[in-house]
Amino acid sequence: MKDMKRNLEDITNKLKNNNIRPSHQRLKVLEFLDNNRIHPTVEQIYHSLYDEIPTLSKTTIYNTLNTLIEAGLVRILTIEDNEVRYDIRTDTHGHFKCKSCGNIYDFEVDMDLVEVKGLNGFRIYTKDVYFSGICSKCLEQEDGAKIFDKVI
Amino acid sequence: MKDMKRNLEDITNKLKNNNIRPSHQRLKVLEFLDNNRIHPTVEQIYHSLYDEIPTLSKTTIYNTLNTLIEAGLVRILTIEDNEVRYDIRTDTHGHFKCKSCGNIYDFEVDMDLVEVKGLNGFRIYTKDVYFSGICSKCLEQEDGAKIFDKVI
DNA sequence: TATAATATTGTAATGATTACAAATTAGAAA
DNA sequence: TTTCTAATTTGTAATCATTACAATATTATA
Repeated sequence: MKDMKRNLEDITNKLKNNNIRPSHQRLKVLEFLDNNRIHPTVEQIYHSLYDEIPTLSKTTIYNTLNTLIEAGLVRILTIEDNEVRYDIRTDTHGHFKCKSCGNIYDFEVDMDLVEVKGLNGFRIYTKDVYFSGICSKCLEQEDGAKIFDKVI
Repeated sequence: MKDMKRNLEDITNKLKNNNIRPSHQRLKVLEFLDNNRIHPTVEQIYHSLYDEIPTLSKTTIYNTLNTLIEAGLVRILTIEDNEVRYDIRTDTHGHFKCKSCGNIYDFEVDMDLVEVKGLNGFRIYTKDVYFSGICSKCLEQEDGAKIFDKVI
């Protein structure tokens, strides 16, 4: 209970520190992203908050996310066309998408160590890494492995 | 002149080898991708070929690209939402998008050497790397550099 | 050349995102 | 607390990219 309250306080401060008014909707969106590290789509966020906030509009989700992105509190993930996702982690890390279950996993990668040819004289601001394949959970489902060898 | 013909022949064979009928439209799309390594959008391809093929339909561009992707002759790039691009290079390489001129550059990166934490037991099929920043050409335009430091 | 299978085209449908104006809410000042 | 102003939320309409679909055209081949 105490943790819950502190969490809400943290989220409120996070917004205030970035000159974003901590409205009910914004707090709920940011709280959802913080508690559900699933790189959700707009649809998922909207659906999940709709019960709590019956007047919620999808436009508000879009507005809120764009505000959060502008402030650098959220990153947009466009790992595949036709699905845009949002990530509350803004530190450098990679994303793995499982072709089977569709889940997106975070992984650690130190891109500073990677050697790159062809960008001499370029100024690099962001580095994104995106892998795809089959996650360990899906592979563990025995006959799953046999299927996946062919499907992809 | 000889080169042009050989090129067309190569492209035709490329399609035939993949059981894709070398129709006029498909040849022109593939030829355009081969001669213009700019990771074009559907709009760019359509616009560029429209003069040559006045009856061209945008649906054909989409159909053709999807066929080529399915055959593995073309890769789709979704480095940013709101713009999908297509790449004739299918070998592993990185992409750099310049925030200033919008151009996309290829670069060489050996992802096999990169250390990754958090994907134990995962089967990895594809690895994509996407950087963004300011390209050397834009940086060379002297006062440009000063502006870019702030803008991003 | 005739035939059957495949490709192209134009239009309509879909779906995600944004524009916009009206209604609501939040925060500061009295 | 009450009032006032600015910011936010909401619903609807508009926009844009992409796909569905059916009619037409083209290709490969006998």
